[in-house]
Amino acid sequence: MLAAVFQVRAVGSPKPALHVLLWQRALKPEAGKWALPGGSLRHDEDLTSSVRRQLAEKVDLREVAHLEQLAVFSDPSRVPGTRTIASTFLGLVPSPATPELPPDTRWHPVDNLPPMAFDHGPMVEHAVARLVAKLSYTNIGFALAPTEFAVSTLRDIYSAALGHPVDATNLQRVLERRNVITRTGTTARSGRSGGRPAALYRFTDSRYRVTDEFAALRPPG
Amino acid sequence: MLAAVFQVRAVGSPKPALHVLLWQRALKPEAGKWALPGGSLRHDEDLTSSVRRQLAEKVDLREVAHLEQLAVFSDPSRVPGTRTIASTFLGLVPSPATPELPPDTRWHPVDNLPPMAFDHGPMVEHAVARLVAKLSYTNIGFALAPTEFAVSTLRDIYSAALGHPVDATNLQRVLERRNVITRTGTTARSGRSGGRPAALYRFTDSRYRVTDEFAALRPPG
DNA sequence: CCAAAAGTGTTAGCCGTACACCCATGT
DNA sequence: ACATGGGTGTACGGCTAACACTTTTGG
Repeated sequence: MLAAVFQVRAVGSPKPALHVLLWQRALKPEAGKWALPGGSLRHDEDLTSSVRRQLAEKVDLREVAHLEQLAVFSDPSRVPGTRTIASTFLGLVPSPATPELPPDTRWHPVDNLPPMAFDHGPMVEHAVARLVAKLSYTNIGFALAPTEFAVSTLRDIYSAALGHPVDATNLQRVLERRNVITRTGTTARSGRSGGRPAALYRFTDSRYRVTDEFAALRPPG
Repeated sequence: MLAAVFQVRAVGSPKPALHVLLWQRALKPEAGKWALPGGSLRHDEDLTSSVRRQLAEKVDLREVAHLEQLAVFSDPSRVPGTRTIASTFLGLVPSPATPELPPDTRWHPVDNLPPMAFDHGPMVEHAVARLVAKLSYTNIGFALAPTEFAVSTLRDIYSAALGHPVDATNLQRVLERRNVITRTGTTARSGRSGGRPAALYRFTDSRYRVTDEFAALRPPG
């Protein structure tokens, strides 16, 4: 049971970036290396409940806005000692939140990961790939964004998560047409350096939803 | 460890349809109901090897052209008795193959499933959904089609798997532009009732490949 | 008045569907 | 010849990226 929990951090700073939550191992094997948070499954819980419970020790549970299954890693020699199977999860934390962290735990930018324990490096890559894909055809962005936001803020978040520049103009139109985001009617205040005040939006649903099911080969009609 | 193995059967008959491989339980609990093939993991194998081994008892291994992980089902009460976690897989068998089956095992059309044991019904639905999605943006069709085929044959296969009519003209163009299929240069013989002989194609790769990664929000350039 | 930030309008290209039309073969 | 199935060409609409232009604020 391992979770790759992501957050876009430093929104507003010159370069907001996608970060993943890691803790540093104190004991052998792989002492000093960084690992994904997780733990063992109990007899009376399913996988998702178990991950939620494990994560409660690292971040405030209410901050984890989305959690979904990824792949199972089952190579018999993936960790030394007793045979262990790891079921991995993708977790997302909205941007402005700053949960308290235990001393051995830190956010790390995904494009500059520290030495990783066992097979946790590939696990993070796999999770990022899934996140990038789902940003395109689902409303999963709600779990990375504040409840209310300007389009330019959302652009920063998408841009950091996707790893490439995003045009705010087009992002707004795409997400509005798909009914993923909705205007609240209110506007934000201008910054110190002036500029037109931004209209505020929120995600229409705060539940996971597939928005653009058919990329190709869609049914006739 | 459970596998949902699919094949498009009765190609050439009026209505080719997507079928899934099931076996009928002889013992309690759920005696008489139909279940997905599978078994338990050994200490020295990973999940994929284990599924391959289990399937070897049901179908000729060489016939399974594609195998991939799906979700894990972990509800503590999903089966009575000892707590069991099921990791599910998607398997595909090419169309013309007719593997020998044990007496308790049969192909069932997915749109008319028999009474299913435990939570195996939702598992099949989940697997079908994944198959449908991947037919659009990957070359996964290679695992359902013969090595050489006419476009109209491929249309029948896609149509059965997707569950809706597919235009042969457009299927050809889409898959050719993405370089998923290639002309062999040879042609099939005409049927008894005449008609122009069909050009034969094959899949360019017989390994799984993502062909249309970005449905939307693609990087600039 | 000017700079900065947000929002709008317009264009252009790609992609996939729909459909009409042409081609090759058997009876 | 004609029916049958295969293949090509074209038009249309939807979608998104790119970018110039207008609007609204603070200094």
